[in-house]
Amino acid sequence: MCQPDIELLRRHTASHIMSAAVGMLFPDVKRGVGPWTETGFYQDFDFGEAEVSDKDFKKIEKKMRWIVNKDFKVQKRMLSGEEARAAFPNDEYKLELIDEILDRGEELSFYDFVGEEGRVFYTDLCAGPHLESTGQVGVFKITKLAGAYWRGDENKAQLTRLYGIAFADAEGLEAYQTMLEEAAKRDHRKLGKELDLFTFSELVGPGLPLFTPKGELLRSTVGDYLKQLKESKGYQHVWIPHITKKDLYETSGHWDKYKDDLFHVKGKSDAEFVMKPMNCPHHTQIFASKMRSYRDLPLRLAETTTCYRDEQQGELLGLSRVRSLTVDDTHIFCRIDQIQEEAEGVIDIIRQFYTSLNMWEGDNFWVSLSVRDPEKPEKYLGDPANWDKAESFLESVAKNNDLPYKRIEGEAAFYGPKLDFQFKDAIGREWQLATLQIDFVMPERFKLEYINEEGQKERPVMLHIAIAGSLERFLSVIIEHYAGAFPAWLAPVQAHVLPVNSAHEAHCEKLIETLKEAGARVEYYDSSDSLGKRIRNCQKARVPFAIVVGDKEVESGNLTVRKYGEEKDQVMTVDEFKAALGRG
RNA sequence: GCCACCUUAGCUCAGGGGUAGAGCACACCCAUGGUAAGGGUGGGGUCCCGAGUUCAAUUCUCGGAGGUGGCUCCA
Repeated sequence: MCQPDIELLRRHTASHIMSAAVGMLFPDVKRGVGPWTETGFYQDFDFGEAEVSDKDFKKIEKKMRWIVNKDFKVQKRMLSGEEARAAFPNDEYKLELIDEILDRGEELSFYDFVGEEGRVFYTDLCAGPHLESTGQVGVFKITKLAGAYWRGDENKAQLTRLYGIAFADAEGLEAYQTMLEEAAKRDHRKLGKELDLFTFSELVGPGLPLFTPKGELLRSTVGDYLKQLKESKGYQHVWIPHITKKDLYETSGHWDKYKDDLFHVKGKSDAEFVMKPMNCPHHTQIFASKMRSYRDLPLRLAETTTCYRDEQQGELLGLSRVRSLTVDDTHIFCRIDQIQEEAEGVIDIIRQFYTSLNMWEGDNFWVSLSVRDPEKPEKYLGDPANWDKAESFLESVAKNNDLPYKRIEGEAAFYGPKLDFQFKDAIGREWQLATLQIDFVMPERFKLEYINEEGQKERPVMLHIAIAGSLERFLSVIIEHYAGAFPAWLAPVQAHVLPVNSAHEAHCEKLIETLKEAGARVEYYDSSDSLGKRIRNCQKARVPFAIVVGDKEVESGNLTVRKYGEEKDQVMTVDEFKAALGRG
C-alpha cells in the first residue's frame, strides 16, 4: 500500500487528537470510528447521558490545542486480542471492532500519544498511519456535529459524529473558508430566491417547489431542448395520468417495497389510488395496448412528467431532493440483441446534452456502472444469465465511449444493472442526473410480448432512460454550475432594453417587438431608475444582454449591447444580436 | 424518520422580560439621466404556531411546524 499524502496523515492524527480531547472533557465517552475524509476528518462518539452541542466546540478545541502544544509522539503498538479486550472492557463498539479484525485474521494495531518518560497519554485502536507527533498537526477546527448510526445501520445505536478540518497553517484554513463562502454564493436555493426562479410555501408543503414565471421559462427551455433531442433520435412522446390504482404497482412488484413511500389517494369507490412515483408501469400499458411485431421494435416512449414520492423529510433539500419530481423519462422496449445499439444512442444524447451545457468534463462528473452485489443474489430478480449479459453490455458501452466509469457492486436496482451519471454541486456533493437502466423484470411481470419473425411470442427487454434525471435536481445543478449566469439560449430573460431617457421609449418598443417576433425573451426596463442603476441591476439579475437605446441608436438602427460580466459595450446589428441568442 | 442548530418586514440581518430597528425592495413625488446604487417622502410586523411560567413573553420553558448541516433511504 502506498503512503497516503501528508494532508491525509494530518487529518487522521487530528481526528485522534479530537478524540483524546473529548476524552479529557467526557471521561466516560465511548468511541466509534474516526477516519479522514476527502476534505477533513470525523470521529463518532457515544456520549451516554451527556448532552453535547456545537457550543462545546470551543472547549474541545482548547484541549486539542493543548495536546498539539505538548507534541506527544505518535507511536504504533501491536496487541494480542486478550490485551486489546482488556484495554477496553466496557466499550462495546471497540470490542466489536476487535473481534471483527481478529475474525479477518488481521493483527491489532494501536496508536499511542506518548509524553515525557514514555508515559502514554492516549491510545486507540487504529490501522494508521499517522504523523510522527501531535505537534505536526498545525491548524484545525471542529466544523459540525451530526448524528450517525453505528456501522451506518439505522437499526443500531445513533452516535454523535464530530467533523473537523486540519491544515498546515492558517492560510490553508483561510483558503478553505473562502472556498466555502464562494460556494455559498452559488447555492441554488439562494440564487433561486435572488433570481426569482422558484419558491416554497408552508401551506403547500415541504419538498413541493413552486416555479415562478422565470423559473418555468428555464424549466421549459431545458424540457423543450430535451424533447427536440429525443425526437430527432426517433423517440415518441406519450402522456399518462398522475394517479393510478395500486394494482399497477402490485403487478410491477413495487408495492411491497415502496407502499409506505407513496402518497395515497382516496376516491369515492373502494379502489385504492396512489400518486405515481414512477412512469415505467404506466408505459408498459401503452406497449401492451395492442399486438406488437418485431418490426415495431425498438419502441421508444418518452415523456417529461411529474412523479410524487413521500421522501423522508430530513432528506429534502432545495430542488435537489423534492417530493414532486419531474422526470424526463424514456422507456425503450427492444430485443436483447438491440440493447447495445440503443444504449449507444442514449449515450449520444447524454453526451450532446451535457456537452452543450459545458458539463461534459472529466472532473465534473463520473459514471457508476452499478452492478449486483455478488454476496447477496437474493436481492435481485430475474435470470442471472440475463444479468451477466446486461452488465457486460453496459460495461462495453461505457468502454466504447470512454466514459469515466467505476464498477460499483451492490448499486444495481433490483430489476437490473445501470449506468448512473453523477454530477457535482457547488460544494462537491454528488447528484445522480442521467441514468440508463436495463430491466428484465418488468416485461416479465406485465407479460409483455411481441411476435417475432417466426410468428412466435417473445418477451422484450425494457430500458429506462433519463437524460436530465429530475428537472428539479438538474436545475439545482446547473444553477450552481453557472452561478446563475446562464448562456443566452437558456436564460429566462435574455435581454433588457434600456432607453437612455423617456424620449427613446417608442424606439425601444419597436425594437422589442422585432426581437420578440424572432423568439427572443426580452424585457423593457423603463427610465425611472438612473441608467447606471439599471446597468447594475441587469448584472445583478445575470441578464445576458443589456441593450442601451439613445440618440445614437435611434439614428443608426444598430444596437449597443453590454454583455453580462463585461465592462465594455459592443455595437452590433439586430441580426447579429439575434444570432447571439442561439445555442451556438 | 434520527442527531444538532436556526426561524424578527418581500429579501439580508441588528435587537431584546415592559410602545419593534436598519439597508435593500415596494408606493408616491422630484430629477431626463450615455453605462455597476440621483434625491425626497411614505406604506409595510401574529417577532413561525400553540401551551406554560410571569403583573407583563417576540425574548424564558415545553410541544409542534418549517429550514439548515449530517446519518439512514433513494424505484
